[in-house]
Amino acid sequence: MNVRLKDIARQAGVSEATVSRALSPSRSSMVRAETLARIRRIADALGYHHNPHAQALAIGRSAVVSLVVAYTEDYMMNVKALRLHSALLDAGLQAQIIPAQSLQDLGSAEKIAASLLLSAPMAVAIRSLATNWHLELLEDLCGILWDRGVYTLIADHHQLPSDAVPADAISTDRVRAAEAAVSHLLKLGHRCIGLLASADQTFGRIVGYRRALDEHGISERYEQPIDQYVEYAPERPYLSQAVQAGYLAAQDLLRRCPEVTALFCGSDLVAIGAMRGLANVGLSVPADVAIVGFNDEPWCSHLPVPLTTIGQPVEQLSARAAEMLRARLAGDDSPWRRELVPMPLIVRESCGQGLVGPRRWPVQEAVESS
Amino acid sequence: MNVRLKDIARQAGVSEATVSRALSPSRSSMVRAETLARIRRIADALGYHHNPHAQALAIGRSAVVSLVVAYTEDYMMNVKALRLHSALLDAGLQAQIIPAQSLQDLGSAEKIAASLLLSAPMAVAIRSLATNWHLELLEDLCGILWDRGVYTLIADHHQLPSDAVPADAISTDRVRAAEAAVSHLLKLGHRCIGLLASADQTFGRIVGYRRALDEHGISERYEQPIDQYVEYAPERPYLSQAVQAGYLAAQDLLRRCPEVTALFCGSDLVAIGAMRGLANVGLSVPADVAIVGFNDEPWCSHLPVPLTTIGQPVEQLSARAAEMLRARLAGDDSPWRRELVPMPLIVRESCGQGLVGPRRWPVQEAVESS
DNA sequence: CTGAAAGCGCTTACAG
DNA sequence: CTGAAAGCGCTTACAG
Repeated sequence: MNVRLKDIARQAGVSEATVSRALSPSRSSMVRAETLARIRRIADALGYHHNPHAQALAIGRSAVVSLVVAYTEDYMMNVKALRLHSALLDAGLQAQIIPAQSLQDLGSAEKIAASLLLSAPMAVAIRSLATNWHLELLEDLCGILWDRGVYTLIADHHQLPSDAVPADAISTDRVRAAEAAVSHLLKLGHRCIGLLASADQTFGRIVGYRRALDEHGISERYEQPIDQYVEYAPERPYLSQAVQAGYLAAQDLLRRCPEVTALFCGSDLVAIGAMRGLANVGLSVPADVAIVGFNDEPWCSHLPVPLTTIGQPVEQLSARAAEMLRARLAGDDSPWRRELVPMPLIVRESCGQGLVGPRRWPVQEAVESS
Repeated sequence: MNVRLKDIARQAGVSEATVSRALSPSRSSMVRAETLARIRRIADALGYHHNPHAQALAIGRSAVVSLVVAYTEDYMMNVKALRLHSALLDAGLQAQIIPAQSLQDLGSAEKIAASLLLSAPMAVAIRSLATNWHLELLEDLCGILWDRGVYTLIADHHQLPSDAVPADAISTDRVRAAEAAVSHLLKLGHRCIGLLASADQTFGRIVGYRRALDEHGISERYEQPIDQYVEYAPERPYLSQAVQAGYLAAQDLLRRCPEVTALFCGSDLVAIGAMRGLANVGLSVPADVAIVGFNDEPWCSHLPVPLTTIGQPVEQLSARAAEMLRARLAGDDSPWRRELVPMPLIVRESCGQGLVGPRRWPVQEAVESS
């Protein structure tokens, strides 16, 4: 059997209560220095470990933060989840990961909460759930958890929850980022700017895109939803789907609207697909068409034409999220926070030096290819 | 406060013990049907949930399986981890993920065990830890956990533990796979076969490579360790590193040994890098050089020259691992298992129809490029 | 600064 | 089939 407080108490000739105090970081100051040292020495010698269940039962909560993450096979999603986990560790919190997938099928917020509470977390951090987790479900979940005494943080969801929801929330500023991307193209002289975005990117990409056009007094829009080209079947990786979607969507759009001279793509994968698609109809980047991506995946700067894109401030978001969590657990009871982290526009070469005139080459017939 | 057994007992007019039995899947048969129904109805009405800490304290262990996974940003690693998690759920087990990274820094097996036991898992499944977790560390860990009453399963580690280690283990048969890949090339007539592998792939790739050559009575070897080109700095993704490594290694090897007509690559990423590298010195695939990859990543079949490679039997391995775990928890006390899952050779076009003669083109000077 | 005692919510022989 | 009671290992007012 494992060593218990009682065993240490007996050897040290003190009560269990004293040992409990001595071995608790926050209450060890109540114990006389000499006694403290003796107890610690004996605990070490015996190889003592707290029994987390007994501790949690007595205190009323466990010491662990559950990190609910949407683990798709998508590169960016994975990186973000890993970074947030690291940040929690850095903040001195013990964290375990619950893949959202395992909760998704449960359906109701009530059932999801029940499942989460099975591991009796001290707090729950939710990292950008799959897009089919609607905001209302998430909001309900926060309410239920809060009622059961568990604090929730929503990190990097595509929408911030309403102010009334009892949870902190932090996300990247997708709208501003999209606005900056399109503004960048407008400043380079482009007037007919295509948008290749999927439905789950609606909130950020499309709103920002429209906002930038509105600001510049441009009304015509060239939006190409790529959903029709994408199947998010779980056994197929997001990667190849997105590339293929961009490949087809870019060609469709340029064929339909040959006046388009620039593309803002919902992701870098879509962007490289679009580049291939453009090449397939005889258009080159950036001479004929300028391209902006989204995410700044690591290979973006290594492309034949390095990609101008929007960066993901993963470190900042993770660090801030962890700090909010830590503060709440330490007793911070200020009003619920709603924070947005700016996303940088990273200018490389895929937008060239600016639009210098009408496109030199007409859109060719697509070559047979995949 | 939450609903407790006591609350239900009072409303139902029975003792806590009866409620406890009624609400336990395995002991509910001890309760009279009528009483059972009444208790269940009341529990539902009150929204009762077991307190996992109290339960775990009373029973002596919790109901959750900790899944320790090496979460690198590598695609294959991520996929494998996700699949194993799903398989555990499918086997009716509640599983939480502990990123190995959070344990890695602890150093000693004793400390890692202590940290793992903090969440007092019912069992621990370890999925191919990072390569710097030496087998001995892993073996020690299993021993400590076992002594503390926790069963361990080692899934997909590159080496199986020794028979004495108190744990089950299942891995893919990397050695056989490498042997099959090289045999395939030998059968196609190749005699000078290069190997591009990194140190952490040593166990499988190199052993299998040598074994195939030995079987065919060929002694000369062309091994190119790619480690020198790869830096596994945690903030850089494995992806771009591996491609670049293959790019450089292939050129180096062909320059040094121009008689080489085939390459067996440690991963598909290395393989596509190698393809680019070969193109850079004027060699084409498969006409001049045949290539075999490893992993069968989803884009392999979409390359200009679809890649012949080794497939990862992720589903089989995950399902079998989950089944072993489930059986052990159900009381299976047969001898510790050591299982290997075969990996399929997937023949596409990167090895052509066979070697038809000496290479048509000499190796050119490398073009300036990256 | 320390101890005796009650309590956290559940399970499980034991006795009926 | 059911209940009274002890116990899992820890914490925390309360009293000294």
